[in-house]
Amino acid sequence: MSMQRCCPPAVVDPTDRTADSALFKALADPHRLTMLATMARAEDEVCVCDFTGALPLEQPTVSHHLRILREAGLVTCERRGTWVYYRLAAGARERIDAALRSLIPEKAIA
Amino acid sequence: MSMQRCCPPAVVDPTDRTADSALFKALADPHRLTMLATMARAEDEVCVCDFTGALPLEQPTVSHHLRILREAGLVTCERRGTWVYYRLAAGARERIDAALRSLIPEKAIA
DNA sequence: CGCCTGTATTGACATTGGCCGATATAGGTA
DNA sequence: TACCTATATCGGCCAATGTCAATACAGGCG
Repeated sequence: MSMQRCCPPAVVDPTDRTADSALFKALADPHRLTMLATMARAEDEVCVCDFTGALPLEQPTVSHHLRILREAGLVTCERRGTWVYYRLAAGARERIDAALRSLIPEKAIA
Repeated sequence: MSMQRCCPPAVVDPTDRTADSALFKALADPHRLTMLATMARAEDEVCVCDFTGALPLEQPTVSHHLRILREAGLVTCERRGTWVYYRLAAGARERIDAALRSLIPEKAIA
């Protein structure tokens, strides 16, 4: 006899997930997560100098990670005098949350 | 006069975020997101052959991505005969959600 | 203006990661 | 046993990423 078919053929989700994967990619580094967690907990904005002081990274590397977070739209920055201050972008959390819900929808109560 | 200090020195969050960044790293690829989304929407498990059939990837590459999801603890697999079936791991969504909440806690109503 | 400090950018390097072809393994059929 | 199919692993290639030293840029101070 022929072998049984493997399965009721499942439909592979056709949604393009490129944008969401880019968002998660920005979160895929421990130092960037530390920066985000710091901003999320700060009363207000966080000065770049705080990161360069506290992280085991050279200043250009800190700047590099901040740029990635900026380009992902997760943080915004403002220069005041010599210093640059970063803060969580409005709706950053919601944006990640939306990507997650779109990926794995919450089920109706099981 | 000396320049004003940049800021009330912010406290950089000391939590180790390595584990969470590894979780997000597993999500940082569009094909892996497609696989997860498919499993999340499938009635039941999904056969590997469905992915190799529908994705623009060779079979070894599909296997590679599934391994990454497996090692991240996001999916589990079971072999039945010739075929291997993957499904979302129990609590996968909750684990991602917990990482997100730990990263950016929901604020009390602003 | 020149000097100093904080941040961003550039360029190089090592590591990681996605991808494939070739091969190995698992399990069914004969 | 031998053979066939589905999946996993191996090895190599190339692109992307994290890191740093060197340099550029911006702004305050004298």
